[in-house]
Amino acid sequence: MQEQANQIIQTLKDKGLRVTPQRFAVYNNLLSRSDHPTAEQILTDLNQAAPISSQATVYSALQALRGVGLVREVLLEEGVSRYDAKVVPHHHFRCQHCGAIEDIAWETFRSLQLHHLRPGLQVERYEVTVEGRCDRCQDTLEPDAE
Amino acid sequence: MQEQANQIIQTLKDKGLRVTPQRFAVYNNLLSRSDHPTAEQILTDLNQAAPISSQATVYSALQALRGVGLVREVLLEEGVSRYDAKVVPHHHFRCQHCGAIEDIAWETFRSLQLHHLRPGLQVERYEVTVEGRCDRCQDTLEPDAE
DNA sequence: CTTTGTGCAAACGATTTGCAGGATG
DNA sequence: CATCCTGCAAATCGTTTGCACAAAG
Repeated sequence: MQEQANQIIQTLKDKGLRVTPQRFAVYNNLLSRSDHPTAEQILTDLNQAAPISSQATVYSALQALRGVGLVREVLLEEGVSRYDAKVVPHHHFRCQHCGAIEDIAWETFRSLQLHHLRPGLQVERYEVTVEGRCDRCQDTLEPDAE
Repeated sequence: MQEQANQIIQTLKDKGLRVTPQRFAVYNNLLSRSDHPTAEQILTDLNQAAPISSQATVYSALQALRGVGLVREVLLEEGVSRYDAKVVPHHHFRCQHCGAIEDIAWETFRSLQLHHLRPGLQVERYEVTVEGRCDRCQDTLEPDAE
């Protein structure tokens, strides 16, 4: 509600971003979903009821948000970038059959033996990507989408 | 040498692929390097001395090789697909500064607690992506490329 | 008011596709 | 000699850019 809206506006201001209806809408949309949408999916969603934004603006908003660390890009399949407003470290699961993506809590893979890496590599971040089939696609006989 | 060439030809035949000079060249090129080149890099490399292949053919060869499991696609950055003829499971390190990619041996991260995943997810494969700085870029003051 | 964002359409870069001729098994 | 591949150019698709106008601080 109103409360949450103000919260978002404040966050944007704190990051030094100008608050525009489009930027607000993009960020708000990303915060409200956890399916890691593509730029196009966000655009469609925003303009569902009434035209809110153009695609160029969605892309520019995403870049701005990415620039200040409020949004992350997620690369899990060919050809498209997906976006995520959950910026705390976490892993991803991707269903090879339906393409659905879901988060895996960071604690799930505690204790990665990073010190077994060859010396010389300075680690900044890491992430595990798991692929397989989600519940919904479990008994489907059809082959994987890719 | 000749020995190795025959080996490659045999592998392609075994997988049911027709052996063409272009396909051979693409696969041979991928086998000879470990830097996970893009399609364009492969094309450039092949045609360096004399024209061997066109880009459409490189893409089609990559798809054919991917289809029979001899080559894997690696997604580590926006906008481009990279390819890898090392099909045994392994992880990747990517330097955020120079973009270099190198393999991390599978055994490096033994014991991922996959059973801590939520029930319902059927795991097919997984992979760790590590990002940071490689030795060469260690003392560079310049900011990361991305 | 000065700066930055928006929208449109054109521009781009990576990958795909249609098709005619050529090579493979 | 039937099938599949190659090369070329045109087509696609996601994303970016240039620019005139509008909105934010």
